[in-house]
Amino acid sequence: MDGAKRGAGRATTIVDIARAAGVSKSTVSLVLKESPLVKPATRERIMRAIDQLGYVYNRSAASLRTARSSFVGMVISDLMNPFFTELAVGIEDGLHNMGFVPILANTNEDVGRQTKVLQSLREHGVAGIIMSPARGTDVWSLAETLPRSLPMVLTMRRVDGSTLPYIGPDNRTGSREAVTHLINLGHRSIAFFGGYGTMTTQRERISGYRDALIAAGLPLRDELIFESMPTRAGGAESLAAALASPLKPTAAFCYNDIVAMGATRALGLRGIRVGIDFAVIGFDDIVEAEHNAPPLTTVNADTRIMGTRAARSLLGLIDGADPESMSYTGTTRLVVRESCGGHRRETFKETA
Amino acid sequence: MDGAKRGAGRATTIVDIARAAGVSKSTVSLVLKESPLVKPATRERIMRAIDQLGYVYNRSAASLRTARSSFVGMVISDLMNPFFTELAVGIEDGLHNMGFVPILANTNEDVGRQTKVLQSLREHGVAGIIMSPARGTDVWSLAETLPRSLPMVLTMRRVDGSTLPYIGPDNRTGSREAVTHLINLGHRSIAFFGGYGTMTTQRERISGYRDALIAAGLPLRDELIFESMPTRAGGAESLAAALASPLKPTAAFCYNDIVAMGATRALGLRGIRVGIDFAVIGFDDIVEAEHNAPPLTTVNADTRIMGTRAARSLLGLIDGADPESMSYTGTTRLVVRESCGGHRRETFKETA
DNA sequence: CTGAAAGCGCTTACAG
DNA sequence: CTGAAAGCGCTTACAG
Repeated sequence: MDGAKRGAGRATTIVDIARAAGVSKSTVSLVLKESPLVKPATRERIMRAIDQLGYVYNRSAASLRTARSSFVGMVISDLMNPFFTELAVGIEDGLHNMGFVPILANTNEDVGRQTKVLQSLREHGVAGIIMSPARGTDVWSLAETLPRSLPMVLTMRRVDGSTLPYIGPDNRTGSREAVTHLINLGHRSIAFFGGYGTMTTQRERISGYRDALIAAGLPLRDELIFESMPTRAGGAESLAAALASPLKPTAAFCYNDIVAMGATRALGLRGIRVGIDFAVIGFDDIVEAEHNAPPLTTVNADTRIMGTRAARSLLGLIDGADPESMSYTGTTRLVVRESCGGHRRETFKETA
Repeated sequence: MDGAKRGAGRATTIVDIARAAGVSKSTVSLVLKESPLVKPATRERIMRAIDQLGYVYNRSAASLRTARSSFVGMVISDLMNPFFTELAVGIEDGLHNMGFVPILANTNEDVGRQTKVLQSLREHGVAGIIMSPARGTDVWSLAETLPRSLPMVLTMRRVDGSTLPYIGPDNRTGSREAVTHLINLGHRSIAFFGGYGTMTTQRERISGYRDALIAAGLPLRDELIFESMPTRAGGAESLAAALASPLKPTAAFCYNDIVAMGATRALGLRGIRVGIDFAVIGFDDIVEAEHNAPPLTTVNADTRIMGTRAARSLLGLIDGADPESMSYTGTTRLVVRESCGGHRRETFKETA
């Protein structure tokens, strides 16, 4: 059902080249790992044989022997979401540079599939796993499918109660700054669009939203929070609900960019001018944000970099570093474009 | 530099569970592959031991022995492009369903990196490779890095002179239909935007463009072809050049959707109404196309399905099917939205 | 500086 | 129906 012969007829191995070079396979192995122990002359002879016979190193055999794997599982919750694509590109790049190769799994937000995938990854002997957990992942199921000994880091989404290292942006601060910007622009009734309270990320972003309101002495009203799927359709839905609301919000801070894009488009369809009649801000700064109509004001989270940071943390874990020290919270930056109305210069901030 | 111990202290193996169940490891191996040879009672005993000891199958060891791998290389030329993301999702899904796992490599259109990646994939013993070749890939470099015996299929982009199976959409027919639609709408000076003649895909799409013009008795003018990078920026650039052209095109058929989106936005920035003053059509029908402002008329190529077809073809190759029969040309469908002006019903077509 | 030997965790004939 | 033996392609002490 699965598989193919390595080469056509018997791939050439270390002993073939040993024979050709007139040495033992131990010596060949030594030159493969560039050991200084072997005399230059023999080294040359062996290298030549390798070229001539077209030898290709069998990393799996080596892994079996050393119990060291160069595979890393990269489990992405929704690869179709441009945000996660950017994350995946960052991870792939980081892993590649460190000599690891990623086995990709797209769980599509399905916890069942995630469980299967995690098991498969173990069977394939990955050295570790980087995962953006599917919605609904809980500590118990994680603990059940994974031994404590398998290095793993979580990205972009936390799992309540988990002590695994987490790599993600400073959601709370980023959100606070975005909402503060809206307040400074004169908005008093500001809605929050998208996501559900079951997502840790949404809760963090709402905390930031509240921080800003409180700091400005504005009331906190749960009726201004319009939950929906974190998609374009969700954004359109939240927008419709908000327009029907008695609180008459004049601006919305969105769970993420695609929600904001959905809202922005729904606004346009109703002839409401984005950035003039209604302000919207997103989160993530995916590449499309800048090409939205109108260009989206959003919180840049340096997603790609975050991906390579996640790769680095996993490597740290694999090398035995203390898990506590492998978490990383990325700095965030408000990128002001047109969807919020006020054309100000970018604001920078540093994280604690 | 790379790697970690499999488990913490000596992972449990087939012999551990053999000992626990009081049988030989051969018997354990038999139950693992669900052989009917072993008596239900012993089977039960063994299963229980597996559960209790928390045994996890070591697929790599099995691969070494059987010379059968469940890894497949998935080499993507530009994962940041939503089009290729959709393709990757389709491939991942197809592979997953067939019991294979994809090793992801994003070459970022870099032929040098592609060569390295291909070599690494060989060392990791993949059963085959699915690749969307980086721009500039030629048969020679391919032949040099890969033995004929390694199953491989090309997707979305051909490599001149290569006889490897190719899975992609019917570019020529899809393009012809799109341009015919423009002609039916009354356009007489129709430009082609984006891509370069060095890309086989662009050449195929231009052939379709020409087919339509010829069929309508319209002149073929090279000055109406505005090449540029296949990106949003490229689209904007082609648009600028077109507007400055003495041929005054009133419509453009674009190399792909992101080129069309770039053109569309550049048009908007100049106050030229898309779909009214100037018509544009894209190619691919990425998910964003429908959310563009205005929604993009484009050629749907069923990218995801194409990805799973590619997976299926590779599997065929691995199972020894005739390469000639493993190519697949996907059917194409014009999706009329607003960017082209004429709001007609969708047109369907079947491929030869 | 190089070789002989054992072993990583499986599978696969081959006996019984 | 089950066990003993050999072997997949490497690496790693251990001698010499």
